[in-house]
Amino acid sequence: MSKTSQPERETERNVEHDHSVCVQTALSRAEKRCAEEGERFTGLRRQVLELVWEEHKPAKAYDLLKKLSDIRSGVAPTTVYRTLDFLQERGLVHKIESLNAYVGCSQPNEEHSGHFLICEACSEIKEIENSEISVWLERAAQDEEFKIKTETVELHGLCNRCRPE
Amino acid sequence: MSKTSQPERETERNVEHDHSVCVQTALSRAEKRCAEEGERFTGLRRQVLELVWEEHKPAKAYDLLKKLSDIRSGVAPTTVYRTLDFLQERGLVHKIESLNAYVGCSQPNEEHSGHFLICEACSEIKEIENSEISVWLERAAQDEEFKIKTETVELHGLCNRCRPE
DNA sequence: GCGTTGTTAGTTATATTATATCACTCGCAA
DNA sequence: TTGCGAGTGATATAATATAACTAACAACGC
Repeated sequence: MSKTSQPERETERNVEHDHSVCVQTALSRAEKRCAEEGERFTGLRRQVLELVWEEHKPAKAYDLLKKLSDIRSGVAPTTVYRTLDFLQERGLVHKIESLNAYVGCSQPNEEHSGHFLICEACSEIKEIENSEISVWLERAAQDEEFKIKTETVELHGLCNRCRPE
Repeated sequence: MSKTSQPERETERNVEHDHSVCVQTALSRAEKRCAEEGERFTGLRRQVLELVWEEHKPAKAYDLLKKLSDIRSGVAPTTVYRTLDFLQERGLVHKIESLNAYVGCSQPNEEHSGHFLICEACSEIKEIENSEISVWLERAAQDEEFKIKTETVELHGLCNRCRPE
């Protein structure tokens, strides 16, 4: 069908995007982060993180539960939520509050609340990187003498591939 | 106890704040907005809006359900959610996604997604007004060629009265 | 007024999301 | 080798939200 020999799946996000790299990066970052903090990156934790990273789309807890059930036994809601909490605390996944769902964290750097662009057409989620958003928000909060601890910023709309010309 | 004759309740938010004004303003704005759109501001809708406006704090749907049950019969979850949806669509209340709760909208002006400061100590929620946040967010989204439709901005932390010196 | 129509609200059932609690296991160190 | 704690399994239940259908009622033209 295709003129070239490039594998179909590479068109999932865009032609430049080899998703296995995303997954591998995420996994090795997780391994490193856990080691640093003296935590164990167990089979369960790896499996859940891999499932979250299947796509750049929000993963619902109960969908993860179903998929996880296919690859191991004794999986209950607790299993999933507990593991997601663990990953979240270490900044390896983020919860998208407006969707009750989770995405892998794509920021290579330090502590941060995520800021997200969420396409309502294709569901893809992109984490805004290196932006000055936090600085601006701090400034706005300052006007009210408010001390920010965590930021929930979720922008819903249309991504560059889904928006009409 | 108190040196002056000022009613205790005025200390709820701050001494300058007469909350009945907030409620009255919200109700008459609602009435006006519904009239403009040819919608009916029914008893149920008024009651729910009043309950949401009891405090500048998030109101949970099932708490509203309980309170509403005390003042009318035949109240089910559907009743509350349906009414909250109605009020939300008209910009009269906002949902706080990170808390699964609702607050009255305090912006006198036009169409807007709310931006919120949420105190994790006293639970009070303040809607940021007239800020340039949307402009900045637009700009950040532009970099990704993303077209924003709705914004969820919920900043958790400590308000001016709860933050330590 | 009187019936037609659409909106609002009531009713019942169920789906989805999340937490609590206790028990068991396994790695590891004393 | 046993005792401890982290990790996981198992069971139950709480909290949040929607679906689908029915009844009541207001608005409007006649």
